[in-house]
Amino acid sequence: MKTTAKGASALPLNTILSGDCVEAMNALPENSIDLIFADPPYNLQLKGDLHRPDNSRVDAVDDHWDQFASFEAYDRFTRAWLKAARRVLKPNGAIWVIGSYHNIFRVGAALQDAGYWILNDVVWRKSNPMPNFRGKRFTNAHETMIWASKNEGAKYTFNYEALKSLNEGVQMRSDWVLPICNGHERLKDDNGDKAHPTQKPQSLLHRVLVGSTNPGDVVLDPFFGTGTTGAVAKMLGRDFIGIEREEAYRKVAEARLKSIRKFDKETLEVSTSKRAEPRVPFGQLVERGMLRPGEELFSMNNRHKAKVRADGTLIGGDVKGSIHQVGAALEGAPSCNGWTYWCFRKDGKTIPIDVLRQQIRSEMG
Amino acid sequence: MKTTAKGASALPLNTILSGDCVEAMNALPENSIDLIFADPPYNLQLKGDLHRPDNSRVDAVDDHWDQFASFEAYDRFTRAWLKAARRVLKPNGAIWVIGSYHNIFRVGAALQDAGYWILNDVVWRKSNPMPNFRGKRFTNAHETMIWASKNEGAKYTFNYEALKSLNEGVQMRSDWVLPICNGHERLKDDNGDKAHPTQKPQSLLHRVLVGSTNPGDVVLDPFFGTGTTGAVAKMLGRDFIGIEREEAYRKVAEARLKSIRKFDKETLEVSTSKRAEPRVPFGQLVERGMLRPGEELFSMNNRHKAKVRADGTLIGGDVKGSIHQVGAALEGAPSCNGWTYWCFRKDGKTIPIDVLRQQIRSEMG
DNA sequence: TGAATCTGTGAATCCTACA
DNA sequence: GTGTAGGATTCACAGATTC
Repeated sequence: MKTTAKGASALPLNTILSGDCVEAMNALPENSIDLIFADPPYNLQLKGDLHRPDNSRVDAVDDHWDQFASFEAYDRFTRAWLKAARRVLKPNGAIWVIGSYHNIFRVGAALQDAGYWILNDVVWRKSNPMPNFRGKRFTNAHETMIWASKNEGAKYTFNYEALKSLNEGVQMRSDWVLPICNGHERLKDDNGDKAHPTQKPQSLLHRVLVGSTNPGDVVLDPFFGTGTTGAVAKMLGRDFIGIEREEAYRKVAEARLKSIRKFDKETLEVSTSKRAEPRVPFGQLVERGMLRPGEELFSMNNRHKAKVRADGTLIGGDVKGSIHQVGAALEGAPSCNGWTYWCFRKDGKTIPIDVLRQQIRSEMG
Repeated sequence: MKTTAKGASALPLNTILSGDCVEAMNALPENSIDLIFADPPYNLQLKGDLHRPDNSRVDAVDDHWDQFASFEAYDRFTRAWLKAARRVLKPNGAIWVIGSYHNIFRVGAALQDAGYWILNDVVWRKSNPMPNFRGKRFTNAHETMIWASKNEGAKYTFNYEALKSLNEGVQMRSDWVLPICNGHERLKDDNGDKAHPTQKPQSLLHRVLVGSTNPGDVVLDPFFGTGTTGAVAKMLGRDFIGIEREEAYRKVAEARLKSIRKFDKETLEVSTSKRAEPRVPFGQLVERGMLRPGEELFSMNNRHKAKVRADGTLIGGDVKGSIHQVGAALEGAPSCNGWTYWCFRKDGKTIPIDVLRQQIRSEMG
């Protein structure tokens, strides 16, 4: 075990501590940690089973460690670990906490109440989230991270240029598009099932650690799970301390960490991969007022016309549907690219709607 | 002024009320509003009408006195208006609140504490945010909205198909990419300066109102500002009630609303789901002679078959029951949509029975 | 061997009309 | 109110299988 040179208060670097995270943190020396990354239980309050349209059952997060009796109980838990975390943090240290709408508002308020100073909230936009199967809500396509310093005015670490390079030379924004953790990166248990229900992708931690720590910094994760924080910290030449109650997770994490080498090149590539050209739904032209509901569109060949509706569909004759569907129906064709088929009139001129799409794309950078 | 027909408790539809939003909401009848959209201030320097904290708090940590005082004052303000808002909301009504990391965590926790049930948090991802000039943090490129029903289990409005249409046929996600309000949409005062510091884009309200209200619904905005909510509500054929303290904003909003026209009815119709279509009992297909008793049906995957009985039930193997029950039993599935599961044969072709249901529905007009 | 197709799955507060 | 049963509902990938 590598430790610091402070004798009795030496840090148990690059190890996984067992037990309750509050007790474990209270056993660490104060003002000793550079960064905390915390992925606490979300307190999902799931009722019955959920099935996909193909009748397969969703493997939900129903683990005992995510069960709390009430919001009050969750708040007590949150305030306790945030207090212990703040004690061990160096004056210029910082914390990241990730959560969903079930818990993140309570966590954010508790952070502020405990004296932390929020620097940003950062949205992880999932490129491949699980859909909403029953069509009753929006696809839950993101999670929220809060980045906060120990105090207002603290000199926290922020590697602006490194993040800018990660983002192709443009300054990093508060919304990050990254895929969820699956494929070979997803750890499996002996039965071939997922080893942990909520394993985070390494790309997420890569960006967090590159952005808010320096090599040699000590990173603490009080909800270590299968050790993504430790794995990325090791790759990037940071020291880590993990705390995890469940022995099964600790064992998986230990094995994982043994196989990790510093500066794993593959991971760097994953975290910097580009995304494809953004899809622009026709509905955005309506929402943005570029086309008004009720406005008429004309086909390229000028043989057909259709009216725009408030939900971004068209109505032409007795056909309703997307710009593609209505175009295809009117032409009697199996398919139709509505973007190049339909035009609108402005100042006597006929302009393809694709021009508007280009405009939106250029704004999106 | 258009009002409802309830005499003394008539709603002041399509008007802007002046004064404090809590008092104004308390003067409205309870259970009368379909949707609330709120863009509360997140400036923590609240005015003198908010109480100072009790002395017992002050001795905690000197440096945090202001901070704690501000958060507490903001919480009192938030809980007061959320309570008044909840009283006027119909049992199946819903609320949207927008904010940034300065206030949204406190608002979210207060919503949950007040008994609202969070349905989604939605991220407005700004396509053209202001950059971070000092390079000390991430570009603050998003704001967060919380969508909540009045109670757990309430039957809130969600126009799933309309939103899906707006998004080019793919279900709408919890992250919305929309530009900030500028250009000619941005209202200016007499000096040519922006009339309101945080005017929201109409595109944002368009999506909110298309998604979570129906034509004729009453939308309340307790922090009306320059009236974006009212403007979009009017265009979309919804009624609105605005509340705004500042006379300058009210005047700008009044002028703005006068110039707005409602879209025509045809374009306000949105795509609806199958759930909204009339139910057709399978027995009708038998009664009408579209299927004969004794005729054989085949499962979609061609692995099972069943016989139609005179009472509109099926018998397949030793299983008797509805088209759904028999399908579920044969597949060993928890449930089955018999309409899309079973096919009949005609002239050598295999045709889903759902085609017959469509036929009946179209005859029903 | 490569292309096309099929199958599985991910932090989810996921139905509702009618008797 | 509660219980029963009809029947509506999915996107992006990765990996396996088939042609």
